[in-house]
Amino acid sequence: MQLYSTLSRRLEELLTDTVRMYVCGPTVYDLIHIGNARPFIVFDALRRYLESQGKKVIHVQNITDVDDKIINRAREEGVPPSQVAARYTEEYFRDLEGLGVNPPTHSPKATEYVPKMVEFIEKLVEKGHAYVVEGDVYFSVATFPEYGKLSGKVLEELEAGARIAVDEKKRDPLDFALWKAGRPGEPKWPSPWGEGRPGWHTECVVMAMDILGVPLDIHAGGNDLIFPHHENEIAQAEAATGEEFARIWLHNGMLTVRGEKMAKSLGNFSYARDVVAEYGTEAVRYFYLSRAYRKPLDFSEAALREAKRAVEGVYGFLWEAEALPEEGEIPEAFSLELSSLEEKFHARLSDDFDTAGAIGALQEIVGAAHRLRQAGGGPTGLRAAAALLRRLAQPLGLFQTAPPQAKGLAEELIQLLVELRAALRRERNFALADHIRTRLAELGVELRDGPEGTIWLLRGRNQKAG
RNA sequence: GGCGGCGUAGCCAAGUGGCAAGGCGAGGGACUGCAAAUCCCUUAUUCCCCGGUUCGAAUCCGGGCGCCGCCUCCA
Repeated sequence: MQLYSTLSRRLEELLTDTVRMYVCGPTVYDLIHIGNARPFIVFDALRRYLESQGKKVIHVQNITDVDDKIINRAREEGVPPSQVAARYTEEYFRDLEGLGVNPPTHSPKATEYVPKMVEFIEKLVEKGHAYVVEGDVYFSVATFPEYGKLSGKVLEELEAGARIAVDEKKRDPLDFALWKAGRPGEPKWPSPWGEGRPGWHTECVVMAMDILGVPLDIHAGGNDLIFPHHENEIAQAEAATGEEFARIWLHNGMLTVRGEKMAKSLGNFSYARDVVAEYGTEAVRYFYLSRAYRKPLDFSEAALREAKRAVEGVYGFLWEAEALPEEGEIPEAFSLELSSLEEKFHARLSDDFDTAGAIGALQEIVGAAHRLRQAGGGPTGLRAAAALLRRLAQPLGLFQTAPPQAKGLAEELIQLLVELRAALRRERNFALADHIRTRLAELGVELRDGPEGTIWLLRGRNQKAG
């Protein structure tokens, strides 16, 4: 398995049997939008794929539950910040479930790590990498010569940029806060520098090192976090330990809307749960996984509708094939074709987790199976194709839904209508026969007439989340 | 301005040195009572443009053009 690392700017082999992976999680001040969901979906799929390949993955994804935005939201609502954080933490897990994302192995909260963050900051102060000013603690970028190695930025040019707000407490405009002195009405914790709260960037480092140890095998997040967030993480972590912080840095591309990044501040966003409710979990996953994770991806209704149709097409094959009896042999040539497609699927994923190429291979399985049937191939071959497709797609969280079943009376009534329609067709009463077909379709029962008679499938309703 | 990335058919999108995956859509044909589903054919002699390297380039190199992200909180 090779993955493109932002740090080395090339493909890196993932060597270890146990993969310790850290993914930047949400700040819980509001519901996540569909763009926020991209890393959650993609890196969860990566995790599951690695697991399916026999690796053990420890997936840590933090929850930032102390932050300016949470405090602001709490102020607006007139409730304590902890209440805002608790509420949106719960909603975050609910959204993950709706997106078909497995919960991470560990979901540490920043507020549970404050004492360890204090310890960590003390170490940086002792080593001369951080300094204290009026209860604030800042990291001194000048003491870390490799600063900029992740983002490719050069210190002098950054300083020349001068877009950074001038804070006269800092020795250098690029220095960043490790600890912020407490202000009235804000959450605070005790520290050697007085009461306060941890600054940005520190929680990820402390939680990752505490749970996973260094170096991490994988550190992942959106590419908008490369600078300054991940750059600052590297600076702190490596200044404190003197060791490499993470081997492979993965960054997903942004979700855009008409070419512009989806962002709360731009107002061009949709809540993840609303999109899931409209198009279904699998259409959303298919939409994301149909595009290389590092590239930008444009969100639109048309794109989601297309994904949904593509998913329905695959299920149309799966559900029909699985209803067939075991009968006949799998033709040798077909068996070979399936093997080669399976190989292609793995080859694509092994090359920087090319889910789009891998999905192409899955679609080719469907096409190959249809051609087999057209050529009069036995049901066993079709069932084998369906089984392979399901097995391969499992780590991607796609195509695992069982055919919806009509139970008991409903099943018998559908069967009765199908028989009734067959009789009407024999009598050439097509008007009434077609009426039955149309009405059943409206109820989600799709009829497929074939040489051996009519089969029916239940459609649609199960493809929504929940 | 600096750093990073992108530009492949009507649309979406893989592929990154050896005949251009896949999906959606469109047109024609087969099947059907008509449809749906499915199959076959057609929809990129060509991969933003211009040069170069090579027996051979969408893929490598040089130079343009266009778009986006980061440089401030941001998945």
